[in-house]
Amino acid sequence: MSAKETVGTDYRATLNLPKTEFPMRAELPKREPERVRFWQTENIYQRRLARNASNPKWILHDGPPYANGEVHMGTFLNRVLKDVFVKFHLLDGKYANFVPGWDMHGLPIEFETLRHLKLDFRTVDPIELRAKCRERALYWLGIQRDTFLRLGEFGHFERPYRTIDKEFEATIVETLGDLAEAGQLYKGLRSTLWCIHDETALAEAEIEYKDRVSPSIYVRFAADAEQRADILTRVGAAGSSETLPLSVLIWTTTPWTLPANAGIALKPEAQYGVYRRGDELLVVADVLAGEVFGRAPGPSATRVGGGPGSALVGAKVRHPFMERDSEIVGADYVELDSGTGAVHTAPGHGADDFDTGVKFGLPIINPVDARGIFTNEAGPYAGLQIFDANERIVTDLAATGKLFASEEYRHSYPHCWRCKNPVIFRATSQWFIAMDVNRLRKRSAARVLDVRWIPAWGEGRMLQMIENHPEWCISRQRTWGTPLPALVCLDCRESFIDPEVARTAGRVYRERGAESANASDLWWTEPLATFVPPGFACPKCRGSNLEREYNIVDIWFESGVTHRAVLRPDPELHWPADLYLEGSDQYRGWFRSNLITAVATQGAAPYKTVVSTGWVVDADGRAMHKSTGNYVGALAAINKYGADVLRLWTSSVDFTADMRFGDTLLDSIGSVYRNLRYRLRMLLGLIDDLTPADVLAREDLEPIDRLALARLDDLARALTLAYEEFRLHDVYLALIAYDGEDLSSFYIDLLKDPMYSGERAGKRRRSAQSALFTILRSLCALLAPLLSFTAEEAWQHVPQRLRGEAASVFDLEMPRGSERGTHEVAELAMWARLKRMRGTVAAMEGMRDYQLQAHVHASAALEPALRALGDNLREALVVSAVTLLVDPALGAEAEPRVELLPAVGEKCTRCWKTLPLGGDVRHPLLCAPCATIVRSLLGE
RNA sequence: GGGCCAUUAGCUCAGCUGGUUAGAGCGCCGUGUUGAUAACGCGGAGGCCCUUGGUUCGAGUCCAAGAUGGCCCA
Repeated sequence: MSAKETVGTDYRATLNLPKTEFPMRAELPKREPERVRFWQTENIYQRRLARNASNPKWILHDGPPYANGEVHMGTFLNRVLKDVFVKFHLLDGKYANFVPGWDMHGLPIEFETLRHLKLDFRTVDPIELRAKCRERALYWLGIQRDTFLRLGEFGHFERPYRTIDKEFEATIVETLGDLAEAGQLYKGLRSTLWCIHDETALAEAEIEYKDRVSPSIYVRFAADAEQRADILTRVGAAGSSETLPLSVLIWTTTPWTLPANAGIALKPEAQYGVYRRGDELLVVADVLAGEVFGRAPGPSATRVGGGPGSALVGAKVRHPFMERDSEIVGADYVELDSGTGAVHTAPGHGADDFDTGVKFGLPIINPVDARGIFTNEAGPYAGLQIFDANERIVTDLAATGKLFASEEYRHSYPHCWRCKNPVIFRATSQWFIAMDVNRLRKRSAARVLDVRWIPAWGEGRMLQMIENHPEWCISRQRTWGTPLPALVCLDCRESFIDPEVARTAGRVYRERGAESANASDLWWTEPLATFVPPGFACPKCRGSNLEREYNIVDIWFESGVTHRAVLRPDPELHWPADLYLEGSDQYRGWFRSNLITAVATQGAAPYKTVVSTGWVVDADGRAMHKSTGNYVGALAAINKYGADVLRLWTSSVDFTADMRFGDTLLDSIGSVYRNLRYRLRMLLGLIDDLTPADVLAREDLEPIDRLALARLDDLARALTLAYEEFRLHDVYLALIAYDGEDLSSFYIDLLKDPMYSGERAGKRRRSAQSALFTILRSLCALLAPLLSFTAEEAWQHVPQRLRGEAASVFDLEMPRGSERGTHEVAELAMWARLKRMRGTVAAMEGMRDYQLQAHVHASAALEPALRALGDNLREALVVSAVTLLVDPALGAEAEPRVELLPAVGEKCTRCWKTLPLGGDVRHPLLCAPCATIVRSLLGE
């Protein structure tokens, strides 16, 4: 500044206006990657972690995302929330060690790999396929990791845990060994979707539904004399027409499943009738009787008795062609909009049928082999292919008089996605975790109560998931996964998991896993003797003819042991975890699987606190799907809005419920973001000329600045508590309120005059700057967990001399705020009072601020405190002069009355206050203080 | 079809154990500044608190049923 330039009436250059390089425009998508590089090259996370190493640990255990596909907004939300809480505890001094992980085995990847490489699973070598799947999963891991880093995540991305690692695979089989030893595993039947063409079990994802024409037949299941008497008694029709033959009429579209029939399911609360039609009695649901009888020509029917389905449960009839009975059972899923209301039940050939069969103790008959050929169990149809048998069975039923009606039926039927042939349900032998052995279910439920669930309803939901869940099937007939260490005896067909064999497999994977692409490839490639000690015999028949099974483990079991694979062996982590944080679908998934395996093997829950989140839905509240076109990818969103705006969005919503996401909404979050940014910019501009030597101790500050710091302490208390309790939305609300009401429209506003027009190196200005710098540094730390990029950017714009040792915003300490004693309460009350008093001035119409002077009438009790503020009282009201008066009529705590009057004097050209001018002949347009400052600057 | 969750201004959300004219931010409109200026201050408009029924002296808050949306199952 040249002194000459200020001569005249333009004193602007003599003011201390804000100055900073911190850009107004955020340009987040462009600038954020620079911050990511900074954090990475400077090892900011690892460095801060090392500094916290001797402090208490805080461990968030990462629920592994599935390494298949790009990152969607739901995952984005999850990653940001995890990151926010990790960073909060990191800044708060905790050893917040976060090891990210990935779930990398399983059908979807196998599926995608086969499709991607155009491989045929029947001809590809399993070891080769597994190597390809590994590559594919690693590819997706890379994509996801890059997105996670781009959104600002901190964590040990240099050593993530992966379910494909040899130690992880070892842990899986070792855990199975422990479960086997505890008697927690058994092999049982389960209904699976089966393709007889490909001879393989299929998952729901491998099914496509297509229309198919099937025979639709109504079949008589006739009662013998005794059964007939029983049924008639049950429906209150005993004694009537008892000489006529009686049949229960069933309807089916899969005649080939009739050889496996073991029961007939009725709806317990529906009404069923016994109808006389010609010379026979027929049992059907009342509401369907007319429709059913219309399908076969014949005389009209008369109802001779009836009752609810429940009355008939337990009755029996004869199978139409097999030498056995079929038992009547009750099932809620029976529908009364088609058929007869009496559902043919073959537990070996349907999921519902299977469950009902298990529930009522029906035999699970499975007379079909893997190729779809009837076995000897199918009696007369042995050797026939099942779909070919349909016609024979219908013909035979007609010939024996069992067929009531027959037609063709077009319906939606599951087909194999690969070979396009219709699939069947087939009971297959699978491995299960027994939930009721060793009271595992009850013990798991009990441990739910040890956990803190957020939101609180999570506890009830988790209890339900444990209590109502069926047995956990953990085997899959697949290639891409960890093989179950099960053996089968070739002599007696006994299948078993031996704890020692399982542990040996674990040891082999750990020690020699590096020999192949996947450690557990060794299960395929090694001789049996590697896993089975010499002299080992079948536990059932003592035979020594053993072979391996090649089922793999359900990936829910794999991710179900992450607590054991990741937390337990790592001395830098601890078990149980402090926190699990996932979407609410994980009550059924990962929360549950981890609880069960932890209770079974450790006797306790693997987590102290569980936070669940809702779902990201579109602007209209609808679920996002790629197929509906409202899907938003995380990377696309980041490139559009910037990670920090999206991070701010996660705090602007209630993450425990569903969260809407859309352009309009993000635009408004963008406005909030800009406000925060501009205020940081203002703070930076105001402290530009401050040096460490200028910084005053808190007790030496001007009164108003001490009050400002009391308010900051209060904010810090509120925010740190909210962060600790995962109330991120409360962080947002408190932050916005402080930023707007306290900082922008009050404190910064009132400081403009002392800051701009005051003596540059004077005590008043240095006092304000000292407070402003404390506020800025605290805000940077408080914002850093959430707005990591902006907080870092702002911190980097703090003059180097003030940053000291803190090269990164993540080197700062989280301000906790002092204890709230009487003194602090009084300070906060004064701060709030001054804000209200300022409000009455600001709301003044016509004349404003420096055109005014104020007469403050205060109670005798309050007057001394206001007087102690000195000129700060005038500053706080933003007026040109204040006269403080005692009003004896006011009660002690009464609000001071602010009387506004026109200020005396003229507008000072430099500071704009209304004051007497002309005291200095060389500067006639300046007030006295301004004249002094200007003369000093000009060296006059 | 079942279990759980949500439903308060245009949008995102506060409203604790039921108690006077239901609040904030963003947006909108008006206005003041032009020394935070693609900013900042001040003011204003805007709500059958999803619907119906119930409990109560009194319900956005409690109970029941329903609607819409979501998650998990069937």
